[in-house]
Amino acid sequence: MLLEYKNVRQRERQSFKKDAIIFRQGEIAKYWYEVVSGHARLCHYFGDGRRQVTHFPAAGDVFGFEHGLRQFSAEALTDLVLIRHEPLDGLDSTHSDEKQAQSQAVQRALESTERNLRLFSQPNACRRIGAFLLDFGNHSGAGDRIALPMSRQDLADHLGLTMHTVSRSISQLVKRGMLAAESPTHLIIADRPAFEEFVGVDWVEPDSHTRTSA
Amino acid sequence: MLLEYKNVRQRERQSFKKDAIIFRQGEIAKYWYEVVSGHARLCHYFGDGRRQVTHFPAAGDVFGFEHGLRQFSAEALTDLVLIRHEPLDGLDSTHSDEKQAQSQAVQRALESTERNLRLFSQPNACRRIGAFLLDFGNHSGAGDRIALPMSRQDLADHLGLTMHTVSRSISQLVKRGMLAAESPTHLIIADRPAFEEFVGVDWVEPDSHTRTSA
DNA sequence: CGGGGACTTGATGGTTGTCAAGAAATGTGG
DNA sequence: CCACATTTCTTGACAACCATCAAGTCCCCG
Repeated sequence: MLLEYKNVRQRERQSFKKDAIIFRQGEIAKYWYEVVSGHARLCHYFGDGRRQVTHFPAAGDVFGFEHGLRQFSAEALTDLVLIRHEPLDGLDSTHSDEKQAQSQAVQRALESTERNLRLFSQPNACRRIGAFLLDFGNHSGAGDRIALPMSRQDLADHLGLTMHTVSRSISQLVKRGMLAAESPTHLIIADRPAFEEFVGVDWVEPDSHTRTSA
Repeated sequence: MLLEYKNVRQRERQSFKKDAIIFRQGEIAKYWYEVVSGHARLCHYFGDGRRQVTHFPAAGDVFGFEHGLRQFSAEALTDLVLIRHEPLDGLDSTHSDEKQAQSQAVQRALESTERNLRLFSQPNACRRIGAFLLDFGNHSGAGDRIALPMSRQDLADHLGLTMHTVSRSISQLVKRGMLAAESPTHLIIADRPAFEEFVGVDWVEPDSHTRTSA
């Protein structure tokens, strides 16, 4: 059937090994991506060697909507499975359901980026890292256990800090009893109320429309 | 004609006086907006009184795409004219051109937010403010003259700094000869090459697809 | 067991926030 | 149009925070 053939052409499943490059900053943008499993890392590289990690997309997240040239590189933080989507830009009315899906995907990406921005209103490193960890933990949905697939340097480049400050801040959160460190890559929220109080719960109502609370 | 009637219903021009509220954080989101003239200010308010200014939309910019509750307030920074759009979410194929326009608008909003995020990779206050001023100046297209409709506090809440640091940093940029201060609200780029060098030109290729360079 | 990378921690200096005061700009009423 | 009040902006002094430099520890992997 013709429709199915077209669908196959438009959505392709792809696998990447840890540290593989999905696309590079500066390339011509051809597709957008949806994470099936694993974690990716989106980085903007500056001329002077600095790097801004803009996002750590996880299962369900989408990225790569720019027109023209890629503004950032996408890299596999862990082994990774993606669905690659062809953008649907035309005015014709074919695949209107796919277009609908794409439009909603861009919107989700926008909301996610805006949440990211809010991290930077945290007045100091501890709160900023705390806010990130809380959000990341909630997003990965493993209760009070937070598995960090990224390095301290990745965190630093995401939060506008140094590796050292990230490390020190996590240590301090542990010392203050809000977190417990199972290993460098596995943290546990030891006192959730205090932790949430510390970073300042401020959501108007977090994603009430996307969350299908059982 | 029915179609025209519907179009009238879907796009409405609205005017706001300086400091008027367009919508408030926490309200149910009904429309998205496009700036015709003037400047708006988008702020997320935190429970503890902090405020994050996420964007200063100018003519041509779009905002307010969230589903569910407003995650931020929109305020008129100056006298302001907007076009209010009704979101088109359905799967039916009516108004497919409008849907197309909306989809592209969300995408522009996303790219703009991502550019914003990159300001925070600037390692110090001077560069961060410099990068903002350069971008804001380019965007308003008045050559080397930068008119700032927002207060120092607005800038501070946008850049994650204090009013004092913003003021000091601008003074320093003036002292170093990159900027000249005509008045607190009107700056002039006195040495553009040095200024661009200072903030670090890093774009892969800034908006080549949206810019119709004469 | 030994090597290398990632992470943590200490010491120090630079940058920014805080507190405070003064200067400039804006608005108001006479 | 000027005098005055109010707000905004600027600047100084000091303390807190973070980046830098450096060393040491842990962990992974050969």
